[in-house]
Amino acid sequence: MSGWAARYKLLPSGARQITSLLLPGDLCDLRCTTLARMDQGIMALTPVRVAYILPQAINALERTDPAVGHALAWCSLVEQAILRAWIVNMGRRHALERVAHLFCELSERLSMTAPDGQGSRFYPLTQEEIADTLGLTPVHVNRVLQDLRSRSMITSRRGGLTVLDLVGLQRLSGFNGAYLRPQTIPVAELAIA
Amino acid sequence: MSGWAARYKLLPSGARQITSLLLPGDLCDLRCTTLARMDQGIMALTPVRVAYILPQAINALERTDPAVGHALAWCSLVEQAILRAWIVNMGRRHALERVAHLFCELSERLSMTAPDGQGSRFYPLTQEEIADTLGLTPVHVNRVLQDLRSRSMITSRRGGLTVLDLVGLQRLSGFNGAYLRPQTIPVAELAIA
DNA sequence: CGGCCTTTTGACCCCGTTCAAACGTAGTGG
DNA sequence: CCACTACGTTTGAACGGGGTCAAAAGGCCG
Repeated sequence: MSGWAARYKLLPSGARQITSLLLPGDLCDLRCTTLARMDQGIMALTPVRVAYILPQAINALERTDPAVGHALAWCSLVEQAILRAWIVNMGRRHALERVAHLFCELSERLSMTAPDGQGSRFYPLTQEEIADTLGLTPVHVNRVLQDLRSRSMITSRRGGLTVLDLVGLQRLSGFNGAYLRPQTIPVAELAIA
Repeated sequence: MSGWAARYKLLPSGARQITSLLLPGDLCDLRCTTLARMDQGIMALTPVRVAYILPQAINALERTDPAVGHALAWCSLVEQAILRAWIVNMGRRHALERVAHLFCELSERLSMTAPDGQGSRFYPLTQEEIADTLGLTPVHVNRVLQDLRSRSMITSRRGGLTVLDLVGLQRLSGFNGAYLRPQTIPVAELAIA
C-alpha cells in the first residue's frame, strides 16, 4: 500500500540479484506460492505498509465478479512483460542506458497508480540496490549517476534520487513503455484461421 | 509439439535479445495476448510442429476440470521462475558459468517432458542464438564453448551441441533446478496469522 | 563448383570490475 | 552538544573479461 520492496536472490558467492521492484499498489505472492517456496527472498527497501488478502477472499471475488479475474490475469501479464524487459535491459544495453531505462520504467509504473506527477519522480534506492537490480557494481553505478547528474537528468542525495528530465532519459535509453500497458483483448474476438 | 522456438525482442540498434526458449511441450501465447500485441517476436529455431488450442476450448476445460486450471497456473509460475533465473544468470554470473547454467536448465526442462535421457542432451542452437539468449557476443560464446569442450563437458557441431558431463556443468555454474519444480501448495493449507 | 551461413582465429580496445581508502551524513549515546 | 559509529557515497589506480572488427576457414546445399 505504501513503501518500496524488492524480490531478490542470493548466490553462494554472496552476490545478490534483485529480480523485481515492488511499488505501492503492486501485488506480491498472490497465489501464496512464492513465499511458501522461498527459493527467493523479499525485503523492504523503505518502511512499508502491506495488505494481506485471504486466498478465500480472492477466490470468492473471482467467482462473483469475472472482471476481477481478468484484472489479475492482466497484472501477471504486466509482471511477465517487466521481467522480459529487464532481460533485454541487462543483455543488450550498456550501463548508462540501462540505468536510464530502469528510471523510465519506474516513472511510468509509479504514474500509473499515483498520477500526481510529483511524487512519481523520487526513487528511494541506494546505489547498491540499483547495482543489484541491474547487474552492475555499486562503484560503477556511482559513476553512471554522476554522468546523469552532469547532464541534469537527475539529482541524488543519500538513499534516493529524483528524476529531472524524464524525456531525456527516455531518449537516452530508447525507452518504450508499451510493455507496461498490454491491451486487454477480449478472448472471444480472436479467431484462429 | 516438436522442435524449438524462441521469443525475442529487437532493439533499434539492431541487437537481438532472446527472452524465452520454447521447447517441445511448452505453452506459448495461451491467453492469445502475447502474439496479438506483438511487442515481441516468436521465431522457430528448428522445423516446428505446433498445436493451436481454441480459447473457448481452454475456458471450457477449466470450468469442467479445475485441475486444468491449476496446471495452467503452475505453468505460468514456472515460466516466471525461469525469467527470474535468467535475470540472475545475466546479472551475476560470468560467461562461462552463464552458458553452463543455461545448458543445465535446458537439460532439466527437456527431461521433464521427455524423460528418455538421451535426446534431452542435444540442443539445436547456433552460437549466435546462445549469444542472443545470454547477452553475449557470438565470438565470445565460441570461446566459452571451446573451453567447455576442452573440459570434455560438451561436444558441438554446426548448428547444435551435446552435453557430455551434466554434473560437471551443474557444479561449474552452481545450478539448482528447484525453481523449475515449484511445489503446488493447496491454498487452503496456508493460514495468515 | 559456387554461394551462404556458421564457426573459428587474432589483435586491439574499452567498459565495467576490483580493491582500497577517504569522505560525508545521519543516528546514537554519553 | 559532542564524540563515536555506521552506512552510503565518492575517488583513484590498475586489472581483466568480454567486446569489436576483420578476415579466414569449414560445412551444407543447390
